[in-house]
Amino acid sequence: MKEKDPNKVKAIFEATINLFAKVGLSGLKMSEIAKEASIASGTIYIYFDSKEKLLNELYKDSKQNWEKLISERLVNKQLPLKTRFKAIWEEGLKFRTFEYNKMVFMEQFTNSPFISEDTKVFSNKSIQPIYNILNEGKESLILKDLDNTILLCLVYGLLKEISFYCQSDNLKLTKELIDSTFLLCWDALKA
Amino acid sequence: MKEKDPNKVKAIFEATINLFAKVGLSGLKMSEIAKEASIASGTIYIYFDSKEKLLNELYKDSKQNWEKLISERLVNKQLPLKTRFKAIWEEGLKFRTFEYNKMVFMEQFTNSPFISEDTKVFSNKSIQPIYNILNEGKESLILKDLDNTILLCLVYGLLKEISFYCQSDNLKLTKELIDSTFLLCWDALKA
DNA sequence: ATTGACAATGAATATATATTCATTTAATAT
DNA sequence: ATATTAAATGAATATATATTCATTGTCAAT
Repeated sequence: MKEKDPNKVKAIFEATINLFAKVGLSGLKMSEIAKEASIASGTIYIYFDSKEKLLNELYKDSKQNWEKLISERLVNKQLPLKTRFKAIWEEGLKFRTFEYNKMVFMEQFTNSPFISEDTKVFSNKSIQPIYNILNEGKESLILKDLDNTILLCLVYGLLKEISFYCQSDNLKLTKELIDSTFLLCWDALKA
Repeated sequence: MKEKDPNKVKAIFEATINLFAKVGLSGLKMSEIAKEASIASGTIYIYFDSKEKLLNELYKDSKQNWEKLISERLVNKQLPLKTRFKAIWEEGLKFRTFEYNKMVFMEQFTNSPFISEDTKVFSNKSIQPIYNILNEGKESLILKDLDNTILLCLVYGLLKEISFYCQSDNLKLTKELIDSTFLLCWDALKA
C-alpha cells in the first residue's frame, strides 16, 4: 500500500503562499498552485476537498504558527519592562519579516469570500502578551495612559510597515534597524 | 438620441468599492457590481471594455483623488513645523478614514493580476509633502536623524491602523483621538 | 516476485463568471 | 407627433477555472 506523502500538505501550503505573494488572493488558481508545488492538480484533491477548504486550512495553520511562536517567546518576568518589551519587538519584527507573505495572506483572507463560518470563530490569542505588557506599563506610569487599541495601533502599524520594507529589500533587518525602530516605538509609548 | 448618463461611471466605481469592502478583490463579480449599482450587467460594458479596464480605471481615479487632496491641503510655510505637520496628520487621518475602502482597494490591487503595465507606471506624488517636511525637521534638528523610509513607516503605519479601527467603529474619530495619536507620532519622531 | 491498495496524474467535465447581442426603452431632433 | 439614435437590459454564450475520474505508478505486505 502506498502511503500519503507527509510533506505534500506543507508543499501545497508553501506553493499557495508563494503564489499569493506574486498574484494576490484573486490570482490563486488550483492549476497554478499545483504547478508551483510540482504536482498534478488532481493531487491537491487527495489532501483537500476543495479550494475553499485548502485556503481555510492554510489560514488556520498560519494563525496557529503565529500564536505558537508568540507564546514561546515570552520573556522572563524579572527583567525590566522596557527590556521585555524590546525582546517582543525584536521577535515580532523578525517573525513578521520572515513570514511576511503568510501574514498578509491571513489579513486579506479574513475579508474574502473564501473564509468559512467556522474559520471565523477560530481563536486569536496572539496579542494577549503585548496587551498584558501595555497594561503593566500604564499601571506603573511608565507608558502613556491611552486606550490599548491606540497604543497597539502604533506598535503594530510600525511593525507592519517596517516588515513590508524589509521583505521588499528596501530596508535591511540589521541590529541597527531593530534598535532605531524600537527607539521610535518606545519614545511614542513612554509617558 | 439618448446620451450617456454622466453619473454611471461614478455609480459603478462606488458599487465596486462597496462590494470590495464586503467580499475583497477575489469576490468581485461583474453581475454583483451591476446589482450593487442598480443597473444591468451589460450596461457596465457601455462604460468599460472589460472587468480589467474597470478596475484599472478605478485604481487610477482613486489614486488621483488622493494626490489631488494631498496637494490641496498643503499648509502655509510660515507656521511652525509641528503645526504644519499636525495639519497634515489630521487631514491624512480624516481622509484615510473616510476613504478607507478606496485606499485598501488600491493597496491590494497593486499586487493583483488585474493591474496592467501602463497602470503600474502611473505616478505617485502623494508622499512628497511629508517627505519634504521630514527633511526640513531633520535639518533643523527637531526630528530624529533617521532614514525617511523608517520615519514614514511610523507615520503611515500608525495612520493606517488608526483609520482601520475608526472605519470599523472600534475607535471614534474625535478631536481627542486626533490629538492623542498625533502626540504618539510626534513623540516618536522628535529628536 | 506478485499482488493489493491507494497515491498520483492530467485530460475531460462541470461550474462559475465574464462578455455579447438581439431586443426594448428613452432622449433628442425634426 | 414621429423618427432616429444610442443607452439599457438580461438571457444566451463564451471563457476561465475548479473538480472529477479513468488510468498509471508506487509502496509495502506476503
